[in-house]
Formats: sequence, structure tokens, C-alpha cells
Amino acid sequence: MQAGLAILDRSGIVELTMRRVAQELDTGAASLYVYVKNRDDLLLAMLDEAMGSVPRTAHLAGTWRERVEALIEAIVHATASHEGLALVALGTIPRTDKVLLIFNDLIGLLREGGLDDRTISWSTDLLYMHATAAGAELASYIARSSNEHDVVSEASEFFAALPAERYPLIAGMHDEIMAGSGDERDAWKLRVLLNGILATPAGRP
Amino acid sequence: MQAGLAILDRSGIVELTMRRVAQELDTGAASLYVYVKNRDDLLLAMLDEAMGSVPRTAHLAGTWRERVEALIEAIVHATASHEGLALVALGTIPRTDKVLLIFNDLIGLLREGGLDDRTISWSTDLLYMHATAAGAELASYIARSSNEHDVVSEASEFFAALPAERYPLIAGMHDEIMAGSGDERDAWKLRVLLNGILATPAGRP
DNA sequence: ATAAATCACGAACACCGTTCGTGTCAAACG
DNA sequence: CGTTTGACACGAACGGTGTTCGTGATTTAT
Repeated sequence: MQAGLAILDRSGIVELTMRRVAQELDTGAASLYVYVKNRDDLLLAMLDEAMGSVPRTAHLAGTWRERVEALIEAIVHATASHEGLALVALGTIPRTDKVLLIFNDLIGLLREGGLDDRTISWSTDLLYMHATAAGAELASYIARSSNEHDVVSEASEFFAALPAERYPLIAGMHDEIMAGSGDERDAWKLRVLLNGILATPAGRP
Repeated sequence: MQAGLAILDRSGIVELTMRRVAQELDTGAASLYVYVKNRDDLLLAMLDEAMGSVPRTAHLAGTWRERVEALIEAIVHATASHEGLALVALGTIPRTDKVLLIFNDLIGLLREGGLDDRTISWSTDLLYMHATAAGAELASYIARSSNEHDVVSEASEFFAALPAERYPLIAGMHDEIMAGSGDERDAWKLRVLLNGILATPAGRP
């Protein structure tokens, strides 16, 4: 079922209409409401389906840091791989099976790191939020760059043309704003989060 | 103009139709297209309008950390104060006036902290992403809690009823998952980010 | 073989974003 | 002063949307 739907995000989320999904399944739009309560419900189911591509931590190898980073990056790519799905994840705190499994694995990983329970709980929150937000950003980048223009040079031109008298500090940062690949930035952000978590125990009440 | 529109998010973003906005302004829907290209364009303008409530850093008092935290929290509340707007911010990287001013101020603040340029650039990215994501989460929480149920006890019951054999680690964390107010969690997350940034210089190329 | 439950779907409803042609009305110009 | 220009307003229409309902068809259980 959801497999037939995931095929549809080739055209983006705005094109994902009930009628089109039904057409993909060679049926009528009304028939979908047997399996799904809403369009929102369908999107949530699709999100859960997409989250299934995140590997369980048991299969991950490497150091503790590498395993945490691999898990978070997997969430980022799972949410980013279908345009618009990441925004669904951010609009709610999904309490579906696959997401809960990820939470469960993440808790286990953080416990391995020797964190106390409260820090684990809040870190799970923070890391999941970061992963979905990064997924949303990545997805919108992918969608924009595949559709038409050269996004990077376009952004570069935009910042170069910015009036220096209104945004003096941005103008001075022009080189650095575009510096580094997206992957480098994302990896750095993840390192920041982990370093921050390790340096900021929430403590036990 | 945008003032008349902001009044509309009392009913949430899904109720924000062109026809209803026009009605609020005692005019027809077609008349809006003189001032605005799209519905998306209107949402972007509303987002920019909302971002205007974020104070310039020049007016902030306190230590460096307090000022950074105050700025980020202001962004969170600006995006969270109108349901659905935060998702607009996450769907794009808005390049509108108010947002650019915030970026400019944030760069200034980070430079004050003695960070190198690349770290400043990437931190701006990270902090803005975090702020909008936190805004989205806060907004959805506000929307849910004002509408109907007691969200907290509802979530508590949900996690208590979770099958321990499938999610063993979540079950064991039940107390901590609900621990702490939202404000405490958010403050901790911000501390994590700042500690992480200070401990993770991106370096100069 | 019959009853019951499940699934499919055409038609309809109310509403949406957007466009187009026409209308109003005030300022600018001769 | 009359006339032309331009900006703004808006009713009507188009093609599309999510969702509901009544009615069939088809499978399953008795």
C-alpha cells in the first residue's frame, strides 16, 4: 500500500493528491479512505514507511560517535528523500512504530555513551528535531536544484548583490557564507551537537 | 496590509485562504493579487512581518551568552506565535529583509564571542535552523493544547501504554520523557548548542 | 447456499487558488 | 474644463482539491 504511494513523491508533495495516488493504484479516490483516515493520515503513514529505511543501530559498526552520527544522518536522508515529508515530521511529534523504534535505538546509543537519563531524554528530543529540520532543508535544496537553476551560484549572486549599508556584516562574510559543501556543514553541525551534549549534562532531579 | 493578514492566524494556517484574507480586508479575493504574487508569497510576507518582532541585538542587555540566548528565543517565539508560519521558514531559506537583519545581528553577536569567520557562518546556519524548528514544535504544541485536550497527560498515558517488549528502552525512560517543562528543555538545548559551538571551531580554510 | 463483512467507486458537495474581463475612480495632462 | 491614463477592485469562471455517501461487487464465514 504505502509502497505504491512512496512512488508518487517523484512529483513532490503538492502533487500528491488523493486522486493521483488512487490512479497509481488503479482505483478511485474514494477507495483510499478504507485504509487511511485523512490525507494527513496518509502522509503520516508515508513518513513512517520512509523511516523504515533507517537501519537499526545493532547493525552499525564503528566508534560510539560514528554510530550516533550514522543514525542521525540516516534519519536526515530518510526524511529528505521524499520532498515535503520532513515538514510532516516537524509539524507533529510522530508516534508511529518506526519512529518509536528509532527513538528506542537512539536512547540505547546514548546510554552506551554514559549519559544520565535526563540528558538522554532531552538529547533524543534535540537530535531528532535537528535531524528532521536538516532533512527538510536538504529536501528543499534537492527539489530546487533538480528543478531548474544552479542554486549555489544563484545564492552567491544574491548575497554579493546585498546592500552593504543595510547588512554590513553579511556583506563582509560573503566568502564564508558559501564556503564548504553541504555535507561538511552537516557533519560539523552534528559534531557541535554531540560535543554540546557531552559538555552539558542535564543532571538528575 | 500584512497587519490585516496576521490577524488571521487565530484560526490556523489551513484556514488562511485567499478568500478569507480578502474578507478580512472587506474586499474580493482577486484584489489580493495586486499586492502579492501567490499564496506562498503571502505566507512569506507574513513570515517577514512576524520576524519584525525580533528585537535588534543593540537593545539587548546582559552577558554575551544571555544576549545570544535572548535573540534565539525571540526567533523561536516569533515563528511560533502564528501557527504554521514556522514551517514556511523551514521550507525555504527566506531571503527577506527582516530575516537578513536577524542574520546580520547574529553574525555580529557571534563575532563578539571571538569566533572565527567560518564558525560564525556555520553557527548562524545552525542556530537559525534550530530556532525555526523549535518554533514549529512550540507552535504545534500550542495549537494542540489550546484546541482541546490536556496534551501532557495524554502523551504521558500514551507512553505508559507502550508495549515494553517492542520498545524496551522507551518504557524504561517513561518518567524522564515527560520530565521538565518545555522552557527548561528549550533552555538546555540552547546551552548545548552554544557549548558545542564554542568547543567545535570550524577553522579557517 | 446463504448471510455477513469487506472493499470498490461514480457522483456529488463545498471549497480552494488563480485568471480574465470589465468596471470604478482619482490624478495628470492638454 | 474635458479627456486620457493608470492603478486598483471585483464578479464570474476554470480546473482542481479533500471528503462523504449510496450503491454495487466480491470475498469470507457460517
